Amino acid sequence: MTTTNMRIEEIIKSNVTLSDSKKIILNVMYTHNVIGDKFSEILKPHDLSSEQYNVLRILRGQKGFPANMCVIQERMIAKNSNTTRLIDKLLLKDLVTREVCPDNRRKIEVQITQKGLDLLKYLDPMVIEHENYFSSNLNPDEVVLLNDLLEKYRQLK
Amino acid sequence: MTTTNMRIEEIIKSNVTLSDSKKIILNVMYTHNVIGDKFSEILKPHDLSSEQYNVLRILRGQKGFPANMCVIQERMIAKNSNTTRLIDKLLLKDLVTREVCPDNRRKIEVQITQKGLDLLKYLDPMVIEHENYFSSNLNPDEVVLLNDLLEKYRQLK
DNA sequence: GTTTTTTATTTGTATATACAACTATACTGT
DNA sequence: ACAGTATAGTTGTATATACAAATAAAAAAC
Repeated sequence: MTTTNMRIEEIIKSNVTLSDSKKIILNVMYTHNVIGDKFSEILKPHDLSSEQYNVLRILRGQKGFPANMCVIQERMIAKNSNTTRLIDKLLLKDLVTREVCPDNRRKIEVQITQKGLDLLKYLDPMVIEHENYFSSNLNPDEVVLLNDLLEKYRQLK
Repeated sequence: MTTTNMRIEEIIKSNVTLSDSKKIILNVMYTHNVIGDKFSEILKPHDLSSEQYNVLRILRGQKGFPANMCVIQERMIAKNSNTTRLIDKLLLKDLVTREVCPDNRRKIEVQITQKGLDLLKYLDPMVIEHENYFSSNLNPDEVVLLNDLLEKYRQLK
């Protein structure tokens, strides 16, 4: 389990002073882990990984229309994960269906099942609570500011 | 490859407006990926993963003293990774040594080799450049502010 | 001094990530 | 129509992550 309520130097038990630039990187990495750990606790009782959850949410967003592999991949946060094998796992749990697209036999149409929709609906309040859990440490202006700073920070040159 | 220079809604191609709380989570996740992708480019020519690099840096920080598995694990960002198998990979490349601690035969003493130190020294300038690459998008005050906001954000209650 | 508990690490299994190679289908140009 | 190329997805291999079980040594309890 990750530790919080500490500055990043304490967390990695660094005995030297870190540059602010290095601290941002460590803080982003560490915050990512803290968020992920807490989110996994919600999903764990349902044998869902956060990546599997993410795919289900993308499929629900399709509002009844199927999504092919390309569409799923481009909407995922971690673009390089292996969508085929993620869908395999969801299929085994009857949370999605997979069919060859009749118009283009290269494409695969993936759809969320009623069972998948029910699971997401059950999880919704817990997911929203999770989203607000950490951001309630900040006031509304700071929440907006943090988003802006992260977006400005990661611009490529 | 991850995409940048976009707001998080564009990146995940969301057709609905996201709450600012949800946006922070997505922004942290996504920024984590962008940083990691760029860092992997530096390490890739040397067949090092970022986790392997992290272990080497911890060992260099020991300044000649060996570190046992517990110490390494508690200083890593991702605490739950499997240290034994990470060290296995570093051993194969002669970047570390591993010996049973004479005082306590349960413990394992891991040390960085000269080859490991040389590799880190070679990588140092590129690593510093990487750290400054993104933070140069912000002014010095914003850099400090982003660190403060991330640390405040992730406090547990 | 032997049993019990704790500590330190390893091993096993499942999933995820990263990347390259491969297969199959569709499209393009001639 | 056919060759070449592009697109969509799958498979293979290596590494990493997550977690539980196993092993072994040290410390504590009695």
